[in-house]
Amino acid sequence: MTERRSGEGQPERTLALLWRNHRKSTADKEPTVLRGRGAGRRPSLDVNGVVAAAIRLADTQGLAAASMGGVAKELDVGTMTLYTYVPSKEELLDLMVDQVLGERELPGPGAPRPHDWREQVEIYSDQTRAMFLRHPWLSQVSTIRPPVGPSMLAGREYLLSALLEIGLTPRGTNLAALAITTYVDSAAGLEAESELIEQSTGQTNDAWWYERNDLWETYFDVDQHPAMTAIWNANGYQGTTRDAATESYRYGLDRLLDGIQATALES
Amino acid sequence: MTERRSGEGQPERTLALLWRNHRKSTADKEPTVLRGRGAGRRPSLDVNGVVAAAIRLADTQGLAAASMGGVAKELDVGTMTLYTYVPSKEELLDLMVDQVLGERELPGPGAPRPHDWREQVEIYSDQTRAMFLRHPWLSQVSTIRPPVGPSMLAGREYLLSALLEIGLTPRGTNLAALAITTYVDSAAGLEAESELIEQSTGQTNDAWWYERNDLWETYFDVDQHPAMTAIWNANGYQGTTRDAATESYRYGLDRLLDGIQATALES
DNA sequence: CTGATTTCCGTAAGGTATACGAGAATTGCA
DNA sequence: TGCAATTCTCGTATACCTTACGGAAATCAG
Repeated sequence: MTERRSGEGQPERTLALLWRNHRKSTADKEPTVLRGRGAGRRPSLDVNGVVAAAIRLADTQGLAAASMGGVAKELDVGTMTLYTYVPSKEELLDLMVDQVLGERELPGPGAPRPHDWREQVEIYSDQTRAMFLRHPWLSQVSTIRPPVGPSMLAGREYLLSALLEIGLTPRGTNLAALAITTYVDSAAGLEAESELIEQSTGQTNDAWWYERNDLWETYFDVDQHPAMTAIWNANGYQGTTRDAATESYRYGLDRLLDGIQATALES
Repeated sequence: MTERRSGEGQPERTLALLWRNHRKSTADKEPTVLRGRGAGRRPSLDVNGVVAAAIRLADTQGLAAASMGGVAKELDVGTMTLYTYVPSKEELLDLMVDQVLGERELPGPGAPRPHDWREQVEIYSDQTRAMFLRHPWLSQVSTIRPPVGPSMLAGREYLLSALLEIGLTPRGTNLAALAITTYVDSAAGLEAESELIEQSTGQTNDAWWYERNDLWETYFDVDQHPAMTAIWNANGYQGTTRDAATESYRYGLDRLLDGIQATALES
C-alpha cells in the first residue's frame, strides 16, 4: 500500500523546512526565523540529522522502521523530541523524499548535456531508476501531492528542458513530460518494490510463482486462456521475472519516446 | 503509501479461496473440502459476505476503514470471528482486489469485440480506469505479487489476446502487454488517488497548490528554472489539475500505442 | 540571580493485527 | 437419550503505531 500524507497543517512551515529557509535574495524583511539565536536550551539535533537517520533506517530496514519511535531510538533521544524539529510524520516523509530526489545527478540550466533529447531523457530515466533501487521505500510513498522542494522542482525543470528542444507546443511539452514521469516513476517504482519484497520476504519472485504451481494444475483452464497458452507454448515468458522487468521497462520507455518523437516530426 | 502484503502462509489455501474452490473438471479426488457439511456449529457468514463488506467500507470510508475490527463491526460479529473465513488481512485484501478486477467487462475468448486492436486496448484502458475510480483504494494496494485469481488472469488474457493479432513476436507481445498494463494501471491509479485525496481532505488539488503560493513568491528562482518559466509564460499549464490528468493519461497511452504499432509495421 | 525562552521527553489515549483458548452450537452415533 | 466429535464464536492480551499535553531542564540577557 501507499503511505498517505493527508493534510499538512501549515504550508509555510513545510515550505520553510523543505527549502531550509533559503529564500531567494529579495528584500528579506523577515528576520530569518532560524533557530540557535538568543536564549533557550541548545538543540542537540538538527533537521538534516533527523532526515538522514530516517532515510538510513528506511533504506536498511524498510519504511516501517522509520517510525517516530524508531528514528528517535536511532538518534538516542525521546520520541517526542523529534517534534521539536519536524511538525509531524508527514512532513518528515516529505523531507525524506525531497532529500533523495536530490541525489539524482541531473545537469542544471547551462550545464553540459548530450545533444540528443532522447539521451537527455535517458539520463533522467537512469538516475530516477537508480534512485528507486537505492531507496525502494520510495515506491510506497504517494507523490500526488509531492514535496514542493528544490529537488523535486529541479527534476521537473530538467525533464522539461530536455523536451523543449524538440519543438512541441508548450502544452504538448508539458503533456509529454507528464507522460514520461508517470511511466518512469511508476515502472522504476515497481522494479524497486519487486526487489524490496524479495529482500524482505527472503523469497524470489520466481520462487513465489513456483509455490503457486497448483494454479496451473488445479484451476487454470486452457480453453479460457488461449492467448496466454499460445504465448507460453511459444516461450514468450522465457527468462526470470527480474530480467523481464528490466527488459519491459526499457521497451515501454523506448516505445513511448518513439510515439512522442513521431508527433514532433509531424509538425 | 502502498499496503504491503508480505508473506502468505499457505498458497494452497489462498488459491482455494480466490477460486472459491472451482477446480477444473478433472478427477476431483479431493472430497471438495467445502464448509457446511457434517457436524459442527452453523456458520453465520460466508466469504463473499466478508469480502463485500470490506469493499463497501473501503469504497465509502477509505481503505483504513476496512480493518479487521471495522469489517467485523459492519457485520455485527466479534473481530476474531472473521478469522474463521479468512486466514489473515492479507488474504482478505487479495480477495477484495480480485473481486473488483472482475467488475471489468472484458470480452472473453470467442466473444464479439472490435476489429481494431487499438480499440480493444481502449476497452481495457477504459474499464480499468473506471474500476480505479470506483474503488480508489486500489491505488494503495501493491500488485507486485498480485492475487492469482480468475479475474486477474482474465484481464491479462484479454490484453494479450488483443495484442496477439498485430503480429509481434511472442516475446514482443508479452513486453507490449507489460508496458501497457504498467502505464494504464499506474496512470489510472494516480488519477484515482488524486480524487481520493481531494475527497478525504476536502481540498481540491488546485486549492492545495494555491495554498503553496508562497513557493513562487519566496523560494522559486526563475534563473534556475528557465524551462518551467517559459512553459508557464506560454500558458502551457493552463486548465485545472484534474483536466491535465485526464488529458495526460490519454496522451501518454496514445503515444505508447503509436510506438508499439510502429514496431509492428517494421516487420 | 531572575525571567524569558527553548529544548527535552514521560505519560496517556486511541488506533492497528492476531495468537491463544474457552465456550457455544450442531450433528451423528451408540 | 446421552455423549463425543466437530465447527464456529469471540474476549483477552500483546506489541506496535502517532501525537496532545504539560512539566522539567538548560541557556542567555540583563
